[in-house]
Amino acid sequence: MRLFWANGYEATSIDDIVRATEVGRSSIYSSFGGKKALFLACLDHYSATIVAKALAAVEAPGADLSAIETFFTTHLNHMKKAGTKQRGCLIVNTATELGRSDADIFAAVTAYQTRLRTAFAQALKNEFPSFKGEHDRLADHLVISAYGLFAFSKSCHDPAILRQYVTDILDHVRMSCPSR
Amino acid sequence: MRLFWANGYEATSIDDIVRATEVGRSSIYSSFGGKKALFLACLDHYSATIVAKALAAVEAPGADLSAIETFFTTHLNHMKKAGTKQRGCLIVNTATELGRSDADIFAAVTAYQTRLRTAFAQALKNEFPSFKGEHDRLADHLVISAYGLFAFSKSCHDPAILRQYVTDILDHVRMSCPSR
DNA sequence: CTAATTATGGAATGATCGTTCCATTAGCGG
DNA sequence: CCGCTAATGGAACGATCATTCCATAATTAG
Repeated sequence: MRLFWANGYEATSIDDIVRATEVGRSSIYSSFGGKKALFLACLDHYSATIVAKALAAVEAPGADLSAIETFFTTHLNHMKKAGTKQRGCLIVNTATELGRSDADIFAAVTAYQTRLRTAFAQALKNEFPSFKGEHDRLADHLVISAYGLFAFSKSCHDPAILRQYVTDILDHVRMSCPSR
Repeated sequence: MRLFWANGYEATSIDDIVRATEVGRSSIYSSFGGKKALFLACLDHYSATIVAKALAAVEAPGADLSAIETFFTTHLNHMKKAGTKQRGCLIVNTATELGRSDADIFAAVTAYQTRLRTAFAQALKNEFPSFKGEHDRLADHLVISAYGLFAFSKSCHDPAILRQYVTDILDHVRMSCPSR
């Protein structure tokens, strides 16, 4: 998964994976069937581990705006730890690299988008119960902002700029709330 | 250029280009030297044509916030015309696909980032002369937002969501201005 | 018109791609 | 200990990758 995450789908070969994992080609093909199936399994595993951890607070019952902040700052911390070798987000990388060129992969990307938007929208409903009808719009805004943060961080890992951007996003959400 | 734009660097082969352009392999190699050099030439050409056109209003003397709005809506119109075959932005695609893996390509991506930020910052200075010291911060915000819009549009081309996002961004900029 | 130079089409090259195949090994119930 | 099934390492496959080479065509100079 790390190889796909760091280098993308096309640039990662089965040989690379064999060399990196100490597991034979035969085992990979008998277990997964092929490169695309292996990649889809990596997307699933990424969603079940990395995304699940980053979204844990947002998907918890009663999550509020601070949970959304945690989602963004979680990735800021990952980026700070990664230094100059930024991987961004596997699914955002996949979305930009492959787009709609493969139906199965596109479905996985769409599922991620939906998961993000749904979680954000629920947290916004908890935080701003009276802000009727605008939760979905703001959730979409947050999803696209997350895409921007992940895409941008692959070519610029200045922590100050990224942190400022997260602060701005959250300010924007609070400003969009009618209670202030 | 269109092939790199639509399919990315790794997924585009010289044979693809030969087939699509009706020009021989020999001519490509004698004119450019190799795939990477050709790709760098495409990035330059993209910057000189597509980016120049999209940024024309922003880079014009006396550009204001409406010029920035034109930049975003220009790409919204391109996306609407492209239908289901979204290419996004060649340079944002390159940034997410290749990151820092190649120094020359990374330099071209960085140059694009700087061009965007500089143009945005100047337009913000024209629009909000009294908004001292915050132009650069807001310009960075706009750059990352543009990345988000381009990256997201490769997997979702719902015009309503994208247009709403652009509206939100511009509202956020106006809200960040101290004069209101 | 001819000779020298340049541009180009297309075959050939070695490397690497994803995938398959098979001989061998390991695990295990009897 | 034996026979069977499942797992695996590694060679081999055709396809395709970027690149090079060369013979020919086009262009230009004298």
